[in-house]
Amino acid sequence: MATSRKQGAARRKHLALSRDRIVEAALALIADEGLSAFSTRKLGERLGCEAMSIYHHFPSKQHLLDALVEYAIGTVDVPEPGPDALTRLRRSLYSYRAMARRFPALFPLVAVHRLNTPAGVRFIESILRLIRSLEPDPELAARQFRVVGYYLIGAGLEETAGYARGPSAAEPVSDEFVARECPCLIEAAPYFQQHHWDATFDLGIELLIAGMVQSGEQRGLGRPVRRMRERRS
Amino acid sequence: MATSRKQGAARRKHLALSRDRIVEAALALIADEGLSAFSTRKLGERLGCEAMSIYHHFPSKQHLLDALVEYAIGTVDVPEPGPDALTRLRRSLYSYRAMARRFPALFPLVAVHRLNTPAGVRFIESILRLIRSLEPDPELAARQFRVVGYYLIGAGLEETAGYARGPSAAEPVSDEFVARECPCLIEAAPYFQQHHWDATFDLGIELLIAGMVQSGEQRGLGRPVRRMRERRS
DNA sequence: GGCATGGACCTTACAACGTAAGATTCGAGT
DNA sequence: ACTCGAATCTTACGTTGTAAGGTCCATGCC
Repeated sequence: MATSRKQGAARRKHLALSRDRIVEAALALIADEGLSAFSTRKLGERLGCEAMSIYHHFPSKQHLLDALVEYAIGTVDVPEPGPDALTRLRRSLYSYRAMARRFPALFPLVAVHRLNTPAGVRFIESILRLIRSLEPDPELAARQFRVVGYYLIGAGLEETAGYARGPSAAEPVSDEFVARECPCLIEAAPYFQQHHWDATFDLGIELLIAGMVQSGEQRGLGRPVRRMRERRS
Repeated sequence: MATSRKQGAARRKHLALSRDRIVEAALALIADEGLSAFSTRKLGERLGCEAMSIYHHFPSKQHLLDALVEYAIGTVDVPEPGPDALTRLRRSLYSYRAMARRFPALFPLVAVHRLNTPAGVRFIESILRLIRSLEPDPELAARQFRVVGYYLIGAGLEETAGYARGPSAAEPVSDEFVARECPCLIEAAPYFQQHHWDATFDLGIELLIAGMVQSGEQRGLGRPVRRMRERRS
């Protein structure tokens, strides 16, 4: 019976283990202590079980990490195809970035992970479909997709693990050296602060999207443009 | 005397240890077996010494990894300021990518590493100077720099550790599912192959550079341009 | 009822890791 | 001859992923 089973499990420690509960705890552990501090033993501690018990639900740590990446990717909004593809595309790219910021400690793993999982291919396919509806040439569309992907991955990484967060050099250059030799860096540094990240990300997105729209127009597929209000094809 | 010292060291094993020799061997080990297989013991084996001997030259593994990153960054060409900043900029960006491809197994580390080291700030300063010479507004120039950086990091990561190289999902989706549900992915897949990477990287660089040039022209700082004639807002 | 079954969890053990602490070796300076 | 200090080695500890096997207990069958 369900209740007695649950009681039995509860008597042991807290709740019964399950893939969902493990994933949840793993995400929390990584968020709290970082990817490098993530270990099966610490996870077991958090779950009130022994490390090896996790292996009953996931055949290896790698499988568990895969599940975490899959979960994170699954939180990215997948746009339906439809009118105003440009707006949908923009929203999707922002949604991906929002995922990176939702899982900052996990994102470095997401960034280098092949997305050949259900949520992964769903996401890829939907973005490709949007780009393809804006760019009829399959080759160019594929390239544009990858270029946008490069940008998303780089932006996500820099915002989550890069500047001011990644491993600093053990012996960094002195501030005086920078002040003396790097006027451009000094001048630019204020704009590298976190409250400028939104505007910076937006600039890149708009550069890329403008370029994509334009390459269509060049082939006479669009009309003179005031803002972005139209779709094509 | 130098010779007798060298002899003494040579008698012990091969050559004397030194920071340079350790860095060289570490790069080779990482190139051969990957970042995850890199350990002080394996490195010692390669150097003909015990693992702990390395710690006399580098206070920790992290310091050694920093030195590797610094070395890699140091192989990126640093452009002089001068005329034809656009060409110089383009060349520098390609030089960064070439570094990523020269150290594919190391690059994931480079990507998330703060560049507050001598070679790092030198590289940053030189790129900033080029962009700044093209874009007089310091805020916009700083943003453009970061956007270009995002792209470089993402492109480098995808080409070295991403698609077809990073950790594949332990339980990938089936080919039939992709074939059935992902027509756009099927259509685009051929262009994701390695021999398309050059053209893809180039597309992204040109999109970004075109956008940067354009924003200057908008303020009447450039001349009419053959491509990229349109602007918005 | 008793009893076998199998899922869920635990215990133990091992090899590999980074590195702290201390011992050792050996050329160089006095 | 003696000391000294840099370079290297030895040993040891705590942590990691996980293989192998044991234990507990709800369930299904007799």
